[in-house]
Amino acid sequence: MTAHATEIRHLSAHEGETVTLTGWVETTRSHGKVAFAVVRDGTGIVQCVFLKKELPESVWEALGDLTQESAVRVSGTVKPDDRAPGGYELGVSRLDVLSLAEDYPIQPKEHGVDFLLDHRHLWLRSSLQRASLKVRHEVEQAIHDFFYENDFVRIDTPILTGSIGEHAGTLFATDYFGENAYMAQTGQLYVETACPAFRRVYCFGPTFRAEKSKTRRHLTEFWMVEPEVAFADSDDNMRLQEAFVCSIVERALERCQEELEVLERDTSKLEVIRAPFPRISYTEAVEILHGKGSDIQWGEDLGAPDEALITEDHALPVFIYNYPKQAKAFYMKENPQDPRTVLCNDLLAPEGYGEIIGGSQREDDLDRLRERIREENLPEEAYGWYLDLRRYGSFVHSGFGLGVERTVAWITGRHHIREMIPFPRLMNRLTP
RNA sequence: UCCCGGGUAGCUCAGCUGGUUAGAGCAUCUGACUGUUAAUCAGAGGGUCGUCGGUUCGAGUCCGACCCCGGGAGCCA
Repeated sequence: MTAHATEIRHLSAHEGETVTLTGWVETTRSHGKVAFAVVRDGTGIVQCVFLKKELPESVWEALGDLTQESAVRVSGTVKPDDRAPGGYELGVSRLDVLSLAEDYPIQPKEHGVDFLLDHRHLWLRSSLQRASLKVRHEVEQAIHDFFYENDFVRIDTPILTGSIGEHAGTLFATDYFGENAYMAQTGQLYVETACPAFRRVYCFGPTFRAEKSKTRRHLTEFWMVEPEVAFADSDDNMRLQEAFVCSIVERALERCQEELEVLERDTSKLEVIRAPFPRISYTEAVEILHGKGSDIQWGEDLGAPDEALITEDHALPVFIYNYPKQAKAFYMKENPQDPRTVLCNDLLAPEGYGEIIGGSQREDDLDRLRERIREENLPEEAYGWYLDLRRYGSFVHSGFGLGVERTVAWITGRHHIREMIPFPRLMNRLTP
């Protein structure tokens, strides 16, 4: 019988046939005359069964020398077996060792985070990491599909910038032919300018924050998706956020059942995510917090413990809207009903995952915006092109930014966002 | 930057009020075993106890400084 080359995910179509697989050895267990090897090929894992009496001596010896993560080609008969993870196993008739691996540092047991991050390039192969990154991939695809289906045009914004985003203190600077360049903190200012060209636009890319944060919610390099919509006010903005977040969660539930199971995610917590989400004004939130014993003063931004107190009462993500002006960025539109506040919102994920979205209606009045830039002591000359947007046909517009890693952490139920990106950049980690 | 916790074998950790030669499990190597799921059993090798200094007859253990890591705060997505 000719061995047919295939992949593990397709094994069910080859029951009883002899097939050839290529992949990496996860574990081996030998019992003298029968031995097992679990092989991963990137599409799944399968247990391979080796019987000494049915194999040439050379194959049996090669098996004995097999090390964890060696690359192999195996041929054998596909048979269903309830004892095997995946439901199928391979009765091996042939084994080619393509590359014998050296002693593999990561064992199938507990390791410390620091050790694992030092070996991130190898850790990616582990099952929980594969599952998380697969969910990330699906979330990213869901993001693109949502905007594509809703007639948004993707605008790729620059990573190297001359002017600045929000706060100069948290920008990474680099040399640009003798001039200072900064790594983008946000694509928002650029994406706003594309609104008059395409009406609905978004950018999606890495952003950089030189914040000395050491928490499970922070990375110095993270991915953010930032839509911007012309003639949309703050309420329209929140409705868009709801629909967007729901579509992402729905997609993960639809396409990542297997991964969420590996991650032991309680998917009932995700199945209830439906619009509309609760909307609580900042002022209401402060009152609620006072009722819960917090001593927050009106005007202060909500801290992480405050956010946790608010979200503990809700199974859905919660909007907190219209924060005090002094707690928010210069480009947010003043609230005509209450000029102490601006038209903006955060979206807090349930189960303690915290802020996954920050959004606002943008200040479209040239003089007001100029005034705010001065109040914040920002260099007005750097914002010339941004101010032009208010000179040539200014318009009501709104947008938001969603943090991909935080969103994936929530969906997967994992506790640290450093595992939600293939190669996390942290305050003290630049390699691998 | 601030507040906690930690640094002992390749990995994960134990090591009491300071006391003889530094402990375990896993991994590695040798051997046994025909159904294992982190297989099991027997044996072997493997240590700059984060670094420097101090106290002491004697320091992994006590003191000081520094380095590194983790958790949290602030800031934010």
